[in-house]
Amino acid sequence: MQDPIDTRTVQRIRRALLAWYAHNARDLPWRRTRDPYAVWVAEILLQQTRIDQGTPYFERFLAAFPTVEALARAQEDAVLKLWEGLGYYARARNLHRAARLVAFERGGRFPETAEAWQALPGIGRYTAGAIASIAFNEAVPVLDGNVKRVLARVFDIAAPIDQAATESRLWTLAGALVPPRRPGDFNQAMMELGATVCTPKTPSCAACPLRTLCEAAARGTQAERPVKGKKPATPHYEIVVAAIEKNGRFLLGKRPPSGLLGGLWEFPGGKVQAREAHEQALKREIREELGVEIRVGGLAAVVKHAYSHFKVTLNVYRCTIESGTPRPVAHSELKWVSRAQFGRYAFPKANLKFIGVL
DNA sequence: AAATCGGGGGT
DNA sequence: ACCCCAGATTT
Repeated sequence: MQDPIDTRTVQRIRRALLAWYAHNARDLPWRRTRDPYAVWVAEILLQQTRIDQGTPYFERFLAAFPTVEALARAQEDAVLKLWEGLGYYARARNLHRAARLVAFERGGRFPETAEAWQALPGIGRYTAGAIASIAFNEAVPVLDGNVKRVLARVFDIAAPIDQAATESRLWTLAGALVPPRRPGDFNQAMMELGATVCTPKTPSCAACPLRTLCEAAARGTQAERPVKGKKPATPHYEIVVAAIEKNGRFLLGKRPPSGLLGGLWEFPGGKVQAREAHEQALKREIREELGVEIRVGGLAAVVKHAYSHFKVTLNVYRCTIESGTPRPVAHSELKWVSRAQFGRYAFPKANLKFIGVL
């Protein structure tokens, strides 16, 4: 079964952590409110995202869409434009979908329990627990990367934390620790500790409020915790991209509504196959994707970019159409756009890297 | 359980 | 070059 935690240890952890948090909590914008909508936006936007990277997006997002109704009324293109450069764009699409659900089918009433929050798209167990504990004072746990690391060290857990059985055990531990009184502060304190003290490398154990009851620190195993499984090597792809120009406009395609970079606008192109020349690859891709024949001109840019599970090199060529009228085959929509209008479209980061030289 | 889904910063 | 980040969803 689960390790029974002795209630005295639970009390000590709660007290030490809450006292530490009272003096060490960073002043973050979403901590100045308990508006469920603001907390919700922050939690979605911070999934797999560092505070420093997400904070400016939070400010811009709330300025543009101050309420769930405002977000619900927005066009998806406008939402994606605000998410541009942040990655994991399904977060933005799901947030927008969920906002419309709340505004239009729930009469603007937010869920009030973690279980009800988790029924919304894009909200899993972590996010539901975070919103419910912070904005509704429900005594439910959170388990993010920070909390996993803290628990793996405090309880010196040697099992790989990415295994389902270990994760389940960690949820149980986290649940046993959340206090009934200030669950939101406690959950944020756990994450804050992981982010600022109990860091992945060279943790600041000397400054840790849990130092005296940390089993890893006692055994000197903190550098070996948490244990994680190895990740597969990421492949690399050679990509050819067509900057097709006509009368001062470029041909852009809107990517399909789901999947990689779903809903974003891009310059068309595709993978170079084995033993295939760039020019042939580009002509073939554009024939397949747009149904037109092109003339391939000079190389405009070479850009390297890393995604979550593969890497690419983009070779961008200036092109013109030789015959045919472009039709959206691989895209949901095509559009001729002038340089001056590029700013209106949400592009993948890899496209932003070369867009300036066109 | 494994794969998919971005991008940036630290080491 | 590899790891990690206030994870969720699909296969």
